[in-house]
Amino acid sequence: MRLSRHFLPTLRETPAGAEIVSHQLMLRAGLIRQTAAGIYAWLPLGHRVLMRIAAIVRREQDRAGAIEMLMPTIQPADLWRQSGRYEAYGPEMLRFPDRHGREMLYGPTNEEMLTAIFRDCATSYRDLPRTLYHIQWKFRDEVRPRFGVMRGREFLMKDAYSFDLDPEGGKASYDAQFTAYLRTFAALGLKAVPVRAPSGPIGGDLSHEFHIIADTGESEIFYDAALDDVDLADPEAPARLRGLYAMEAEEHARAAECRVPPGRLARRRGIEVGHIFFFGTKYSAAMGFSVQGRDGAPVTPLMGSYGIGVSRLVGAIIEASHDAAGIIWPDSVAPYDVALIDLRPDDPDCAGAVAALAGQLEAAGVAVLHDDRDARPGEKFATMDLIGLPWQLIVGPKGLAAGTVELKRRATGERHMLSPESALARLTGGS
RNA sequence: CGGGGAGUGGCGCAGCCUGGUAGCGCAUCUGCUUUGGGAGCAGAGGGUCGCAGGUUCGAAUCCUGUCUCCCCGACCA
Repeated sequence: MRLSRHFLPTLRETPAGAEIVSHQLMLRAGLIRQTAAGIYAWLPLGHRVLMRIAAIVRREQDRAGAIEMLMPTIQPADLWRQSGRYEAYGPEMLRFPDRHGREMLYGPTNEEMLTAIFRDCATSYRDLPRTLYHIQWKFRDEVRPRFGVMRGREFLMKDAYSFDLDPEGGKASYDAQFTAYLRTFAALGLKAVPVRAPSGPIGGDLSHEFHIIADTGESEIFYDAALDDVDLADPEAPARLRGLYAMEAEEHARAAECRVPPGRLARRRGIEVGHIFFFGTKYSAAMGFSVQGRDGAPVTPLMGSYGIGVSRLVGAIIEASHDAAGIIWPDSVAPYDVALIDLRPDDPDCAGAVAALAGQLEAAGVAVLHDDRDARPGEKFATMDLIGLPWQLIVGPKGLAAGTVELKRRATGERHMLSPESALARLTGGS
């Protein structure tokens, strides 16, 4: 993609009103544009990141056996009357009538809708267990939206719902999501700490929040510092993590005993990027959902729900990965893999060499953002550092005369002068 | 929802107190020079000063109302 034909409105100055670094950088790097309090348009670069994150979330959900679907954003109020939440939910729910005067709402979550859909289709124990999910926009009319996409009113969320016949099955579904979450956040280049959260009437070890450690996080968490040493890639990680003390602040205050050895209790700020819980028959019972069991008797399915804040993750990743010059995208979510910087597009030799490199990279499946603008080198470097693509491939007349191009790693600043062939080989995974 | 702040070219701001027909930096356009870390010179375009009333010969400026946005707190996947 040529930058001269792209839509990438970057800002040199920090916009007024953006307080935290992720919000500032998202605006400056041309990822988002605000349209109302807590509501954002995703510009091309931001949209690419959002879609890559969603793809990783989807991959791990599929791997965990969850089945993707897509439910609407708009729901009828009657659905929520069945569970009793229409009155209980409060002003966070955006309600409005349609032209016929029917009461509608913009969904803040989908327990009711999916329970109703699944209830009307599942009739036998053979239809269970199932975990279904979708990735869809939600709306919660927050009293005070802030921090850009970190606490927006409209946000993209992956929400999964499990249906099981018995507590053991429910626990297994919960554990599958727990593991999927660890894999998801690791694939995103993040260290996410699972902490026990208030789990409501069911109690037990059945609600966890997943937090990215960051000083700007809105939550406070307490955990055994030994947790920092757990290798998330280890298959044993879920079991190890759940054996260690880790609590969301409210739960920590309530804990009867804190069995963390002295000096090992870490107290940190966290950004909540995921929340899972098991709530048994809360919705299935309220909404009259049962299936026929093996013995012919009705069984009320046990449910859990599992959320990941996809749009919030964009901000969380930036909070966790940036420097003074701008964003540093993890390879897995970067909007493009390589910034191809043509220092002298007006020089035919230079432009020719760059066009050839762009073609070869794209042919190899590498996403390239080719800066062919008629601008000075300093501006190009600054732009690319700001938007944070993992690699910068810098081509200028001086290097070309010596048969070299420069390859720079954004995260470390490490630079190598290479022949174009070896630069290509590095970027396309060759030797 | 309590408390505070702000709406003036695309962005960041000044002007308001003490009314007199709108300015600065960046960005944009044209030309020339420049070209490995956000260039220089010369010229140019772009704003019903959030909106609605009012006071006045005259309102960005004073008064009233209203809308929106931001910050702190409470609340919250």
